[in-house]
Amino acid sequence: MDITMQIKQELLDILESLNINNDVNFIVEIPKDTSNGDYATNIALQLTKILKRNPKDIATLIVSNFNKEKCHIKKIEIAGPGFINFFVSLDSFAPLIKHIIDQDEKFGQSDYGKGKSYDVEFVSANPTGDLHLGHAWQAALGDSICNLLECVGYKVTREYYVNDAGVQILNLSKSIYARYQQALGINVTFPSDGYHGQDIIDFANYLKNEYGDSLISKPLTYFREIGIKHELDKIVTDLDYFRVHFDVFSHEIDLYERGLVDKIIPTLEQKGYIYYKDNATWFKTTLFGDDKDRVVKKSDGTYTYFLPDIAYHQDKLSRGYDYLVNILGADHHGYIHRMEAAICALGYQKEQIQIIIHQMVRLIKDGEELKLSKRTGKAYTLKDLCDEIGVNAARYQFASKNPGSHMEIDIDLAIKQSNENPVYYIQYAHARCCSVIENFKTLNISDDYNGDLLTNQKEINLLKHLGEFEHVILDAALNKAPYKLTNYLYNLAMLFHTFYNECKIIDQENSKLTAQRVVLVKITRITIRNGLKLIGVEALNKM
RNA sequence: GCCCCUAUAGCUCAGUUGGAUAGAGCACCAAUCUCCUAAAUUGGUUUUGCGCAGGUUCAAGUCCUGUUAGGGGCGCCA
Repeated sequence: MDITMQIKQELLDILESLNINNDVNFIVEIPKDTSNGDYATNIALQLTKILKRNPKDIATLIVSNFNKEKCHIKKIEIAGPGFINFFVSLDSFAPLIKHIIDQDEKFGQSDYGKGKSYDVEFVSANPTGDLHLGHAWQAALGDSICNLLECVGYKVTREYYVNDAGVQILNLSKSIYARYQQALGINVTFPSDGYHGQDIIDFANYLKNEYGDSLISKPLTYFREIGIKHELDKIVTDLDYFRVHFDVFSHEIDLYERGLVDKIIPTLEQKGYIYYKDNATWFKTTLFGDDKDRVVKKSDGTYTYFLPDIAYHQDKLSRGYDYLVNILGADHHGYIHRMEAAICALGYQKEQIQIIIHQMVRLIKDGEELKLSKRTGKAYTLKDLCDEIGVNAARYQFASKNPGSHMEIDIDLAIKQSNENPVYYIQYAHARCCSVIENFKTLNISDDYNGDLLTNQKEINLLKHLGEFEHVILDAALNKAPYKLTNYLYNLAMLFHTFYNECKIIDQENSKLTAQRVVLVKITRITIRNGLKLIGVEALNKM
């Protein structure tokens, strides 16, 4: 059904029939310059090493064996150092058109993953304040990656890890208790490492209004519990607004309560990966590629944070997932080898965990950088960003960037340019499609799926690009790179706008052509809609 | 001192995993609605643009070595 794949398969068949080792890495691509064909392959160049022959001779041999009719190819040329260029015949797009119409909402999906399972952990912000822009990036990136993985046939669990056993939560509890006392008019000094945000004060006032002074003798653990719930509820609300939803919330405290944390050291010791030095307990992570061994139990008898993290990952793997993905900020990159070592030490494969690191977000407002401190209570939050530029633009912004690159957001520019944001460009293409389809309905012409009248170069360019959608989805999913999809969608929108301006789609004088062009609009609409859904952006019918 | 990431046009970024003359958008200048949505399109300029120096090969922005600059990380903190 897909021309690229058909050509590739035909080439592989030829290699087999010629008894040539088919373990060769070649590509079939759409050349930038259409004079180099609709499709092209470098197979002859790649074979020069294996066959030790002139690439042009190899190309000639392959072309003479190529079944043109089978692949809807009109003409084949050998060009440059040995590229083989294919020119398609006019009927070649009929199978693609039919395929997209039939698949409709399922267009883009595949069973590549064969039901293997992923657990993707992301955001996992401590419940001690609002989500900042780093979390926004993780949320948009993580959710889009999950959508993509599901789309190509994996089972995906979206997981949020709540660090609710550490010092920071203790500080939160103390802060709430102190604010509560202050709200009741009791003069207490605020803890020096407490959280100063207005939100805590508001929450304390709420407690006063709701419960009076009846909570004053409650233990600190009570304030911890209600504090976590309060903070987590806010985070969930913000994420909901951002269209990100989690299947599982795992609590660090649960790991302790289930005894999983205490089991780790004995388990590792049994395998011989533990030693004692300077009154502390060490884990030999260097055996698995880490640059130094790590302490898991401090000389004062308490655990380091690393230990519950090991327990957490073991718990995830024991739930039966084939692969784990963690999405973390660049300040956690030192964590990668450590965690891989832990996974290996527990008997799992290194390949089963992938840690995706995204770089820092620099926020510019009024010409100067805003620091992302949660403690000051003045940080720019995910919610602030959504309020200013909208959820669609925000989701697109984060999904469209390569996580390996640093991101700079100039808020003033983002607001000012919001009308020129790429996301509107894509949404506008979709809205135009809808509008044309609505107008077409009044004409009483039936659809024509043959596509043989779509001979304008703009139409062919659009069709070729539509044929790439499934590859792009798979590529984006396997590379965990949603930005590849946003780039594709942007190009798709551009090809559509160009086509729209050049070709009069609804032409009462020519109903045959109209019937085919409207189908082209329909399959474009399906593709944009399906693509935007994967990155959590609305496809609007009207703008 | 060691480790990770980044470096492509004035700015923001692509570059199909080593392929043909390295591309978009923004910005600047002009043109296009009595016609399906002008949040669009078509030209033009910025244009001696792959940080620098070597190497690998038919072919390097892409791979290797060295080097420079920016960001991040190197605790018995989380």
